[in-house]
Amino acid sequence: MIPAPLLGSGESHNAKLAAIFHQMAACYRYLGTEHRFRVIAYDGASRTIAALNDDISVYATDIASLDKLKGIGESIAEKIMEFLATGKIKTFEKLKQEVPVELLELMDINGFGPATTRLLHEKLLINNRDDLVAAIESGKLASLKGFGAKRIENMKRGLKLFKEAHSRMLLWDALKTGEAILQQLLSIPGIRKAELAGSLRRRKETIGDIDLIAIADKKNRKRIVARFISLPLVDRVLASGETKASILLKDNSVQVDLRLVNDYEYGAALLYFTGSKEHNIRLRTWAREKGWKLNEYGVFDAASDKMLAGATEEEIYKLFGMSWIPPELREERGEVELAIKHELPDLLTESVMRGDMQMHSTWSDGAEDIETIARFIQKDYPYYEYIVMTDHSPSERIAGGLQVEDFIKQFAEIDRVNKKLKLDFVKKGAEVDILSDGSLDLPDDLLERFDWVTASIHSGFTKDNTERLISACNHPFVNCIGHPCGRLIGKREPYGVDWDKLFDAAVRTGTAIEINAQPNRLDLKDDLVKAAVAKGVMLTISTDAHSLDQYAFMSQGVSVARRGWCTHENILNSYSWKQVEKFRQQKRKHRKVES
DNA sequence: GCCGTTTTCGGCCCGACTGTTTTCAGTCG
Repeated sequence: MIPAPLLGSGESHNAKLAAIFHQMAACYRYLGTEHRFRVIAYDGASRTIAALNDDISVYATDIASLDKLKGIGESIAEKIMEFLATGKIKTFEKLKQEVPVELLELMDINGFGPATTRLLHEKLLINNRDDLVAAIESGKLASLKGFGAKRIENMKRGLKLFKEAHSRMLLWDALKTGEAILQQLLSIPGIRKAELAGSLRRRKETIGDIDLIAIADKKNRKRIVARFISLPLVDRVLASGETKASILLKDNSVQVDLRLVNDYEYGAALLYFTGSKEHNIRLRTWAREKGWKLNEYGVFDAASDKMLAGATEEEIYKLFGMSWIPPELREERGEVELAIKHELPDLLTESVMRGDMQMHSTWSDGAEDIETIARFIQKDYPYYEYIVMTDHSPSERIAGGLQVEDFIKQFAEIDRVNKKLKLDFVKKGAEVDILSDGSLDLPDDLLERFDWVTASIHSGFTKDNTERLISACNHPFVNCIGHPCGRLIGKREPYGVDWDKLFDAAVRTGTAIEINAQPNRLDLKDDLVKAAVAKGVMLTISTDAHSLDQYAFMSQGVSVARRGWCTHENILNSYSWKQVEKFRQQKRKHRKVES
């Protein structure tokens, strides 16, 4: 389970405020359908604030500037100002009097909506999860109208699964699971085509459930669904109909949704189930304005119900006068506007990558020696022209950090391997620690000799580390900032960083910023990548591999870059080493002129 | 409560499945 954001020093009000608005939406959801548009509004405001990179107080100079933010109007702007001034929102305090707040979490349990939750409260005086469990145990629930045996059984299961239902998988794990299920689905006779949809197709950093879309003739569907829900990996069947089935997996209680469609509606279904929800709503609204209707079966003329498109996503976007939008961009972050103008970025692809900028060998905490790594990569990644060996510096004692003399020895080993390979393939690098005062833990005369120096923070995770990172940027021999936000997804929140300041410093000093592709890091994260690209920051993608199987992480590093709107031009290691060298020399020259 | 290249008022995405009903409300994605 991924914990709620911790508010460390130097961290923003955003997380707190987003949580409050999310709770307010839940309150209004509980209070009844007459508030349904308020629910949408507060949920929207919550999402907007959670996605901001800067603290909300930056925007909160006055109501009018807050009003410019998407989904924030006069009323919510006032509440933001009130929160910043007093630490409270009166309307929320009042709502908490009206709504049994402990009950709100019940609505997060599968099968519990507002109506059920409210009924339980009013008829059985249930105030929290414990009360509900007691009511079920004592048989009180069965006395209520509308609560049959099946429904109560489902409620019990939902309660049991509550914790797991809240967990999200890392993208890497979800991709593996998803591809395995996809293969099993494709082996069922009658499936003519199938692919993964949902947030997995959009390559979000964490995945809640797995969506599959498949083409199958109507006459085969009953049999296919029956086969699908009885696959060995199925723990429980949540739903199964003519066109749709939902299962829970044995291994990890992950939900998998399958949708069977006709070939002429495949594109519409894929579009719909790929999402995001916000992107879909945007497209549907667009269709509506044109007098059309978009659903998972196609685009239809609203008046005549005549089908206008649906077989492929391409024809639907084309009908809308838009370029086809890559799934990674479908987050309603301006992609629709650019698609209308046919100005979408030409996104980076893995095949243009020319090297990997961070990895570890047996010299520090990696599993293989340098020659083994080099030969493996030349075989499995033939399009790479270089790799940068970046073992740890002395401060990382646990990770077997190298002393100065060790690095000198390693230089000789790299020379030996390159000579054997008859190619200057392995570059001499290091992952240097940024100490708490912003200095580095290796001397300048050694740093100067590396081909590439990545500087990272490995301590002091609760502080604001902006100044520390900027002083690393200011160092003439630092080429890159490694895993810049320092988070471990689901385990450790990012430390505080003023991203505007850091990105400015990176551009000013000619320092690159890393996208670390380790599955639980994905750091820099996608929305910050987008912000960095907008500022003209040069980025790198690194696997930070510690064993041979981890070099494959590059693909999801590329996914993060794509979600951050990167083209080939934004990623330094999609260029030849000559260009990397040029980038590096520019910084040194620039520093010399300055000093 | 938000929003606007038809609108400052009157809209706000849309359909499948379940459980329990005898025609549908609730929930989900």
